[in-house]
Formats: sequence, C-alpha cells, structure tokens
Amino acid sequence: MSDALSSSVPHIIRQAAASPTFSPLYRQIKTLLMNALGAGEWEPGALIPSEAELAARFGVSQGTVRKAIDEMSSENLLVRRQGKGTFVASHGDPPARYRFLRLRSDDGLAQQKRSLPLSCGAQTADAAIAAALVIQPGDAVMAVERLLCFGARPVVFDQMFLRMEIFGELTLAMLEQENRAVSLYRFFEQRFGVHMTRAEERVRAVAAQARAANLLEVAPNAPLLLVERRAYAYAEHPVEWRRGFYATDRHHYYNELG
Amino acid sequence: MSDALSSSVPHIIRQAAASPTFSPLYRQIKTLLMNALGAGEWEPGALIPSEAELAARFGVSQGTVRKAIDEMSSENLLVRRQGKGTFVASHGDPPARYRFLRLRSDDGLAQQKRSLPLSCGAQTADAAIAAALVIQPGDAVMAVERLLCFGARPVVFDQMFLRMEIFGELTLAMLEQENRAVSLYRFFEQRFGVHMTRAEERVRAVAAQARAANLLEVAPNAPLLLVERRAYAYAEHPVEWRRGFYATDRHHYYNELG
DNA sequence: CAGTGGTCTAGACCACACT
DNA sequence: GTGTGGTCTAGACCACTGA
Repeated sequence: MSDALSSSVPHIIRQAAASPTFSPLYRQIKTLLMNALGAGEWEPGALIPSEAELAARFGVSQGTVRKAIDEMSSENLLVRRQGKGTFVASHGDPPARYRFLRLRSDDGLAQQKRSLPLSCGAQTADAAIAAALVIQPGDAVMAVERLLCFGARPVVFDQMFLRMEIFGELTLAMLEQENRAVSLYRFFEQRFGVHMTRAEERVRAVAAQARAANLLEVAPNAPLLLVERRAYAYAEHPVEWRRGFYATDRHHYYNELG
Repeated sequence: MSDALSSSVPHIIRQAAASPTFSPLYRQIKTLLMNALGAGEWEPGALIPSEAELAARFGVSQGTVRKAIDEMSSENLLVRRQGKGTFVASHGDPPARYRFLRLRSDDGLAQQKRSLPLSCGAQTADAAIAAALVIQPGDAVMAVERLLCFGARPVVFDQMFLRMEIFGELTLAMLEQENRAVSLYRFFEQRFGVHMTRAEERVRAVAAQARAANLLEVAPNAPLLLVERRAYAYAEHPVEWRRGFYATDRHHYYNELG
C-alpha cells in the first residue's frame, strides 16, 4: 500500500509533552499525510483511505485522524465529500478552478477564460527572480509569457519564472494544448505532478510600458495593476514566481478580509 | 446574567434531522453566541463564560460548545487563550491591529501609522454609495476623509461613508483624538460599539486626480491603487463603504492565497 | 444494503496562567 | 492549587452516496 505512509507509522510519538520537540498526535499525522501528498502518493483528485482505515493504520482514534484532515481540508489540501470519502484537492475541480486568480469582471458575470501562450524557454535568473525563487542569480529558470483573455478581451499579461528542475521539459507547444486542461495549474498537476497549494501576492499600480500596453490594448502609460505572485507546492520552496499586468478598466482584483 | 443568551436557551432544537430547518447543535449555539455578540452582550476584549459553563447553560456537552467556538475563533470573532479563557475579538489586540490594512512597506519594516482626519460631516448618498451600503439614494450618510501616514510619508487617502444610524454623532474633533485609540476600527468599537468583522475589497489601478496627487505627494496622473472596501459588523448589512487611494511607489498591497 | 463522513457525548488527562 | 483551554479516546447514532 502507500509507502511513505506505512513506513512512517513507527515515527509517531506519544510522548509526555514536556519534550521540546513535542507536537500533538494529530499534527504528526497531518505531517505524515502532507509528506505522502508531497511524495505523490496519491494523485490530485484521488480518493485517500477512509478515516477509520487511517486511524487503524496509525494506531490512533478516528477523532485524531479527523482533526488532522480537518486542518488540511481548511487549507484546501484535501476535500471531504460526505458519503464518498476524502479526496486530494485538484485545480481541476470546478470550485478550485482559477482559485488563485482574483480578477473579477465588474459586472459580476463569469466569463470564459482563454490562455494565449507567447513564449517559453530557459533563461538565467536575475537577482529579483533568484531572490523570489530562492535560487542563485545566474541559475537557469524556465520563463513563460502568456496573455489571459476574459471572453474576447485581453486582461492579463503574465511573465512567469519556474524552477528548472521541475519544469525543464516545458515547451510552447505543450502550453498551446493547455486550455484543454482547464487551467494552467491543472496542467502543471497533470504534466509535472506539481500541485500549487498556496501563494503570496504583492500588488502595485504602475504605468503601462509599450509591450504590456500593446498586448492589453490600452494606451501607453495607462495605469495597470502589477501583481507579483510567489507560488508554493507541498514543500517549502517556492516553485513559481510571476509578474502579472492586469488591465482594470472593466475588471477588478477581489479580496475578502476576515 | 447574559440576557440574549439565557433567554435563547429554550430555542435549541434537538431534532431528527429530516426537518427542513435542521442545523447541527453546534451551529445553533454559534448563532446564539453571534446574537449575543451583536447585541453587545460582551464588550470587545471581554472574557466570555468558560466552555464548561456554556455547555451547562445550553444543556449540551463541552465538545459541542467547543466546536461552535472553534468556528468563531477561525473567523476572528473570538480569541482563545489557553489557561485564561475565551475573549471577544477586538481591533485593539496587537495581532488584530490594522488587521484589514493590507498595505506593507516594500522593505518589510513595520512603520508607525498615523491618521490625519481631513473632514467629517453628513451628506446624501449618491447611487454608488447607496448601492454599496444597501440604503436608498438620497439617504444621509456620514462622510469622512483622512490621510494615513506610514512614518512621515502619506500613503493612503481614504474617503469613507458610514451608516448614519450608527455614526450620526461622529465629529472631526472626535477623529482628531482617534490615534490614541490605536486604530480607527478600535475607536469605532469603543465609541460606537461597532466591531468590524469582515470586509470585501475591490482593487484597481487608476491615474491620480489632482486632489489625491496633492495629498499623497505624487505627480498628477501617477498610477495609484484604488481600493474600495465594504465592511460588515456582526449583522448582515454593511456599515461602512470606503474608497482608498494607495501610493504604491514604496509600498504594496499584500495578499495570501490559500 | 454497506461504507463513508458528520455530529454528539462523557470522561480522562495534559498544558498553561494566575493566585 | 484551581480553573481554563487543548488533546485524545471510544462509542453511539445520523446523513449521504452508490451498488
């Protein structure tokens, strides 16, 4: 059965909590499950073992497994479906499609999205890219440019930089097939086994340079949203950094504050 | 003791779930607690009864109360402190200070914030304000303008519109005392008993008009972030709508995507 | 029907803060 | 020490899904 999982069972520590490395049982189990996900034990979208089975396997009560899954489900790593089971989150699931794209149409209508790849190739990382991806300046990265359209209108011009050791095989031809995969991150899941779990964004207002103005069909120097995103997979290091120019004349970046 | 709370106890329904109005016990308890908070039963920052006491009062087990509090705590309505008890969330708590302000300095350093009120007075709502606050166009609203400085630098120009039935007594003189209260929302809590619980923001890039350019010390037509925020208290209706112009030459809007 | 997650209980014990 | 929240257990029963 699952490898990282079963071999990890003995690592569980039921300890008097005074120990400096103490962490509650349910967190240890969460860590085991995270490792299993990161190791590709189960595909995105796949059914994981039932709570009862995991409890038996780990030698804890179902409530403890449940609490671990609760946390992971609130972090969008797992999805529970009553009566069916618990599944690995996927960017292909309708509710998670374009989960990280916060741009909305002003009129509130959902619009068909289309990705137009412009370029794709290796290049060397400058200081900014290296810092963002936690690699060395001069290291190779895979660079991708693309235009995102909402309906017929171009609204986002993205420049993405991807970790070479994962995305080294990426080509423009592959990206041109990408729209079939529903979304870019879904495509990355399927093709490279990398599931984006979380991201940080820094948003600024800038004046459009010639290239972006041209692609987005706005006047030179028109105000654009500049969105820098750093995206993470299950592991600690970021795997993608991108710079996106958003035309916000008929769209806006939407955010909920809790 | 607490009024809304004790009088509500009989409302709890342990029902066969087939009923169309079914909701789990812990959600009913959450609703009771929310009502108590909305009714001002406990002040922001106050200690609420212990889990054991609430369980006894509602006639349910501690685990059920716990689950209700869990949800409210993850929504930042309550704050648990091990060994001490559970407290009503307050914008005065250091971790919650400026919780809704997503603007960060590019260098990552925390800076002293200062609010400079510019104007405060009643006016009639235009269509946009009325729609945002769910009132009628022509209804009175309290309008406030202010400048927010990070260190010595002005970075945000806010125009806020507040529900008259709550903020009718607000004056410029009161706002000039506000910095003592740590933050505007903390001040609203103390002075008007309104705790902002959540908000929606819509972000765009715009060219600076003369007034904003002047106040923020940027060139006319310089790109600015326009952040429209609708803020809610415990109840359903929004109580504040604001338009903020953010200078993003040395600062950025930060967001985490899960 | 069997199998899954969802709710609820009662009780034990631990960790932490205050007095 | 007392009282608070935090963890863990075992077991009962409900709700939903699909064979």
